[in-house]
Amino acid sequence: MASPHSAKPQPAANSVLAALPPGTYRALLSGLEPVTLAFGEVLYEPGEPIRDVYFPTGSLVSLLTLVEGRLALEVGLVGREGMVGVALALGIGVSPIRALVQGGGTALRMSAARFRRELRRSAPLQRELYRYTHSLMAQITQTAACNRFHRVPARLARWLLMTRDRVRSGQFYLTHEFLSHMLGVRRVGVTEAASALQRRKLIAYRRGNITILDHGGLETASCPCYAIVKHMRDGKHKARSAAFTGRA
Amino acid sequence: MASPHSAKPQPAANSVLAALPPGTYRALLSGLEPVTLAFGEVLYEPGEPIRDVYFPTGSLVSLLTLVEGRLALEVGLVGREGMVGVALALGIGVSPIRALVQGGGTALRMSAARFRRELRRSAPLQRELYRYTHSLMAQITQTAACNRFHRVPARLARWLLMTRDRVRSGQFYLTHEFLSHMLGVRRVGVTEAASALQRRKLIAYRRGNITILDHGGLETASCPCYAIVKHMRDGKHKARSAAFTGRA
DNA sequence: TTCCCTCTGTGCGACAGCGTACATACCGGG
DNA sequence: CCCGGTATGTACGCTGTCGCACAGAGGGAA
Repeated sequence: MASPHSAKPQPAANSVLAALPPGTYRALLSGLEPVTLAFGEVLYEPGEPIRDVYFPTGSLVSLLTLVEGRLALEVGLVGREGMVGVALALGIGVSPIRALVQGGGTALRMSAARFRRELRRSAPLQRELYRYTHSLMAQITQTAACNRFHRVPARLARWLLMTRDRVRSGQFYLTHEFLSHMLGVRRVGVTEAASALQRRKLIAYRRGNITILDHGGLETASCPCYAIVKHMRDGKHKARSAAFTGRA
Repeated sequence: MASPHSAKPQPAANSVLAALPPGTYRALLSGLEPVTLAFGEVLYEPGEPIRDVYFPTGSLVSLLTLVEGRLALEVGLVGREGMVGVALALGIGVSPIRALVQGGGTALRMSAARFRRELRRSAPLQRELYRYTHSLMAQITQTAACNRFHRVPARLARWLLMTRDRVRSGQFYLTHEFLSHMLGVRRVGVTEAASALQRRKLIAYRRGNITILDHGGLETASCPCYAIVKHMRDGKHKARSAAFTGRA
């Protein structure tokens, strides 16, 4: 379970919060509790009420959809650039997905009740969250196509790069078994793809500890989805200012 | 292009609009222009600005994501239960997807500028749209998993049922070629799956005219995703009232 | 009626990923 | 130092889908 953590939150440790006007951010602070999320922890289960929302600062959370009970597939990945619990921002109190802590670390937590209150009050908070919701939708959409059209090795490469971007480190702990649930393939499929990447000196791993050796090479090996999603984030700032020529 | 249409809109022809309080709905009316969408018409192209939003009344619109320029994959299907252009409701002025008219017919159109103004003004409109946005996200998520895990015949059956629900008719025009773009498979793949369904007397088709003969049988042949998404819509009303115990 | 174009059906080799089973390598604890 | 559990590697036959190519079959226009 999430255990309290004593570190003072950096003002800009989470991008959504960092994008808020100072006043808005200060108003939120008293409702934000720094916590440490443990690897493997499940924040939401499909169909269960959302009790808290999380703004990852140094952690990484996978959004998984479950099929026929047992099969899992990742549709989204949330790090310091986003929030876990966007459903609540859309007025839905029940999670449609499983949220699984894929990289343990720090996050800021706010209760659902407090979050709803703050959201009602703050137009800038709404704006940021809706913007992030859109980017998450785009990510899910891209992932849907990716899962349909691209081969396992390319998808694995993409996934490692996405993880790297979010934890800001080229090293993390992930077993093939775990990865197989993310990509929706057999564990053996991951082993084969990962071996290939290792043979090409793009990554190295040993009992779950994966290191990215050649970022550029990995990017070449990955499907274009990686670049597309990354680009979308950049391009979105322009799109946003165009959309908000009038004040919101 | 969308041509003007003279029919007076029925007050409840679109579910999103129908769910609005009467006052809110009346305020919107002057901005809603009845139009007829033609089969094959493209409402949005990825990366292009959203000029108008659409509330289908008697039409059906596919949301497609494009991969590597040519490959297409449907991620969402919008009929009278939704709106085309939710990105705008999230403050994003540029469409991330292609919106293609898959079933010609009536819709209500509103300019992007007017829509933004109305949205800013009306909390009930916001609430309804965010609710729909969430349901669309859930649909996309489910589709992502479906495309990963389920076989073509089951996905075809699901797709036909979803179309049926939205046009409220067991007959529509769709060639195998068209369907192949929706499902992200070869045209031949659709032919094979459709032949099988026809042999089992679940559907009948002839040069693009598809008729659903045995709805129940088709539901059995389809993957569980159909029932899940349909159920979600029903279940969501409960979720919503739970989420809004305090006023929004 | 004839022609052409679109829509549908069939055949075939290739291959990615599946399910399963089993073998090896590493690591921490007793 | 050995033991057991976890992580990774390898093998093999099967099936769904792919890409391609070509063969009917219906229907509208001249």
